[in-house]
Amino acid sequence: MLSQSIEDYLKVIYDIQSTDGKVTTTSLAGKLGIAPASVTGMLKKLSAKKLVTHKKYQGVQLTESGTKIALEVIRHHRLIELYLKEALGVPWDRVHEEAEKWEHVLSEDIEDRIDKFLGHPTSDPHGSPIPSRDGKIIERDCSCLADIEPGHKAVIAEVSDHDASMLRYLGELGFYPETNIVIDSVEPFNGPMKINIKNKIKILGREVARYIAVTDVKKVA
Amino acid sequence: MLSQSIEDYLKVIYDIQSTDGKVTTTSLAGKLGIAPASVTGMLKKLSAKKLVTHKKYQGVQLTESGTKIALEVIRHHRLIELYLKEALGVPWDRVHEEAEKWEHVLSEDIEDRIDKFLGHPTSDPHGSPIPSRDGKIIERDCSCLADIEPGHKAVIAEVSDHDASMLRYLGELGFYPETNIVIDSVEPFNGPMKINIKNKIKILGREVARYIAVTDVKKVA
DNA sequence: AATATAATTTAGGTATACCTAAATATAAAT
DNA sequence: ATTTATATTTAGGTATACCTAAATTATATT
Ligand SMILES: [Mn+2]
Ligand SMILES: [Mn+2]
Ligand SMILES: [Mn+2]
Ligand SMILES: [Mn+2]
Repeated sequence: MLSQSIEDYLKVIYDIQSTDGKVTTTSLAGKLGIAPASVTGMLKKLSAKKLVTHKKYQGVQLTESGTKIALEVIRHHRLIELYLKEALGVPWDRVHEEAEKWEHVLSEDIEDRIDKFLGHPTSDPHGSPIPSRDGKIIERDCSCLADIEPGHKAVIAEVSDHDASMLRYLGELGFYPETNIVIDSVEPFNGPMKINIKNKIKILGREVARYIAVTDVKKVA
Repeated sequence: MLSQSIEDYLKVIYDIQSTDGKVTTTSLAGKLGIAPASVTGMLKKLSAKKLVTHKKYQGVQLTESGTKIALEVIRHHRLIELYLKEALGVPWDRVHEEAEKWEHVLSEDIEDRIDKFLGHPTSDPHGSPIPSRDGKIIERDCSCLADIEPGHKAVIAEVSDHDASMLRYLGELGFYPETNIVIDSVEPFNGPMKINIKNKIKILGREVARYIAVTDVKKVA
């Protein structure tokens, strides 16, 4: 059995790897909220367990078995988030924090029961894909909402789940995954965007728009 | 926040206190599956935190705040056991093991949601009482099934939850909490009992009967 | 190419929670 | 009342996972 810490490291390494590409000691330290020196120590351990390959001063990469475990933890996390929302009505801004703890104590048996209860879902409440039992994950290629130009429509794909208060804010505005939107206008100098959701215009700061990913971007007819 | 270890100690201390009365270093070590020397170390820590009172060589007792926390952990444990059974169909011989891990990661918010979902239940799948949110617990006074004499009827109150294979066995025979039984005969020399459950005679070894508690013992008319 | 800056690692240290072996206190037996 | 057996504690040690401060390496700047 792997420790909770190791599981969290693998999960975060996977996350950084699939967004930024390169996983550095500092980026890990930042996301995990611990000192870089501590990360170095843990990377040695992960390397000894053949979960990552680590060239000194050159960052880490998950091995095949490291990736497998990372995806298992991510599957746990996302299934739990969706389960908490669907079965117990936990609002979407609170499920992440709970899942962060539960992911480490979920047995395979309960995982399967939750998966079945939910009808084998493919994405969590924030739109992130849920890896399958055998470790397959569908990584859509998304664009950042902040970069979409006026006169385009799109579909919200994912919303970052790390800031609960931002999620509450976005929820009130209606920025849920799978929602259709049209970018009406974009102010210059990193200014706000006017976005049409269900025929209502919402104003969204560009900073916040950085945390929203969209797909199916098309010019409006 | 208290560690998982501390929570488990308090829970087990409560358990021994309410069955055997006196809580010794060795009894704790036995139930927790660790060395007595390790228990001594932890008891010092618990004592420093004012969760127990500890006179050297004389065992421990929970303080008021220690009792409160023990009951909180027990509430978590038992609510989770019942929830897993009711919401996810986990069989009663497997819920204990899961609850042993989940009890430490359950937030008060989710606890309340589960409690509400279950309709504010008062006992878990093995018949143990669930403490209320404010730390009240109804300890019925039960008799041990092994000690009931022939010609008496009784109601099954609790079944020990620690041995999964025994639970499976007892489940097949129909020994669930709240089941009415009649003791038909009892063989001497610690021999087996003939027990009538729903008009069928079941034969139960006396050793196993030690793990079943009953209430409402009355002479059959 | 030399130097300054930033990232990373090493060294040494802390807290938690366990362990075994040895010492000591309590309880039981003679 | 001694002796013996058992329970408990002390002493010393391990593994995990973090920390800060200092040293080292890599990268960027001039
Ligand atoms: Mn999440
Ligand atoms: Mn986590
Ligand atoms: Mn239990
Ligand atoms: Mn536990």
